[in-house]
Amino acid sequence: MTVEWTTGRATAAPTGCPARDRGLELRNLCGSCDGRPRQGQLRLPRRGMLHLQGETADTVFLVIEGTLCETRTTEEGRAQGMRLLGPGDVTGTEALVSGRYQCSVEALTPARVCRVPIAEAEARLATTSLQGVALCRALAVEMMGLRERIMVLGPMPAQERVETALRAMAGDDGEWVRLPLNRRELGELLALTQETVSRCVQRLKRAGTLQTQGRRIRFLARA
Amino acid sequence: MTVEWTTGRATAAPTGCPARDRGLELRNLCGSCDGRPRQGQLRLPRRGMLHLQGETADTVFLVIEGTLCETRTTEEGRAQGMRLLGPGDVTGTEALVSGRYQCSVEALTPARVCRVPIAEAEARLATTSLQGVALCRALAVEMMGLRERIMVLGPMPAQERVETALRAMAGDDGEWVRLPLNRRELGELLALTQETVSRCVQRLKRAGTLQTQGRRIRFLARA
DNA sequence: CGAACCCTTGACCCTAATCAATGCTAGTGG
DNA sequence: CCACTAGCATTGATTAGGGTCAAGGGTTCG
Repeated sequence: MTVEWTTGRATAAPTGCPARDRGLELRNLCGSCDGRPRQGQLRLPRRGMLHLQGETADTVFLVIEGTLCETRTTEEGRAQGMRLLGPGDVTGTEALVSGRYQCSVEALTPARVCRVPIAEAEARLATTSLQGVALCRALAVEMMGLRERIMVLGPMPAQERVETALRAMAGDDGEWVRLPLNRRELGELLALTQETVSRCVQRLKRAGTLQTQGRRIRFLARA
Repeated sequence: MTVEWTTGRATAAPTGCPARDRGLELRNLCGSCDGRPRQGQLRLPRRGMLHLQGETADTVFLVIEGTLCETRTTEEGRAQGMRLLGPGDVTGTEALVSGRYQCSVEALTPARVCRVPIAEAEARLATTSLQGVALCRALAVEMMGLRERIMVLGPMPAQERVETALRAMAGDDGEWVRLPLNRRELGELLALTQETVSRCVQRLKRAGTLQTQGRRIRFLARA
């Protein structure tokens, strides 16, 4: 039952912009945008907030560069990570249907994001039917990602959650990669405490599947 | 932090078709469809499967009537419910980006569903830009629903999960409603065992917030 | 009337949360 | 350069929430 899903990404000719590579050109400027920072693009430092849960939702965002995390906080103040966002991902689509953002989005690494005011996006969708198709595709991909998260949070035990998450963030076997989040944040994403995350990581190390070096990790090819 | 989200539903003039009420007319026939069963519509009996996880994804579905459940099964055979579908909901959107369905969809009550072959949907999206906007809106709503599910599966303890789920399915306080699923299925949706679900329900009864009568339940207005 | 189911309840166990202490870096200012 | 601090990671002891296993009681339907 192991099935490879296609992601719908990188179907068009490469343009240097990961959103355009997915066919998304939600702004009139897109056609002439060469990927360098310019009007409408936003640079976020590490820890910078793209938007906050509950704020007026008037902008859709396209991630150009960096890693961000969608999180949502319960009334009791407990944070739950929704998913990680990377180049080409879309967020803030609540703006299409709701007046408020449902989650907060924080940059885990320095990031570059394209801001698309909702009015501009809707105008473009209304005139350029291909953009509608492209955005639907992108949203369908995001939904698949959310379903994956549900499969992690529902039936998966802690050890497996941690291994899955680390593998998703790591590079090829043997390659060192710096994690963009600490144990607590990893815990928020996986609905575990930082202590449990730490213990699971140690267990992977002891089992010889993983090496760590501060926030850098690498998986070892199984012998 | 209690915020009311609008659902994006029922924005257009009522037509008798919940999908069209959301602005979705993905087939050429839609304009003349009066909601009665006809070409393209599918009737499912209780327990009927709309599609299976892993099958070739070539159709998008619009729920017209009834309640269905998206579920996904792990390699070890454990089922995890994704979400409940009701009139106006869209499912099978993996067809837009992937060759295979990511989940199975089962009818919990007798249901009526509109089948939209992906080729037809794409042709329509490509020619009718307003349909792109409508489908994007619908997908954004579905994403919000999935995020809600993550908030249930992540930080919420069993008791609260069960109460939340039951309240979502129940009618107004004092009104009897027949649940479309049994304890085991409720457990699959909430990532709990049927025993735990049962215990939580009993606890609600003992607390006086709920009455049950076979599969019928009602919440009592708090005094 | 019997046979599937479904639901409930109890006893026990195990995973992960909680509470608490200790080390480890990395940055800051003297 | 060296304390000093603050955040982060690890580890241990204990607890509790929910899973598992098992039995019994209710419905519903042929």
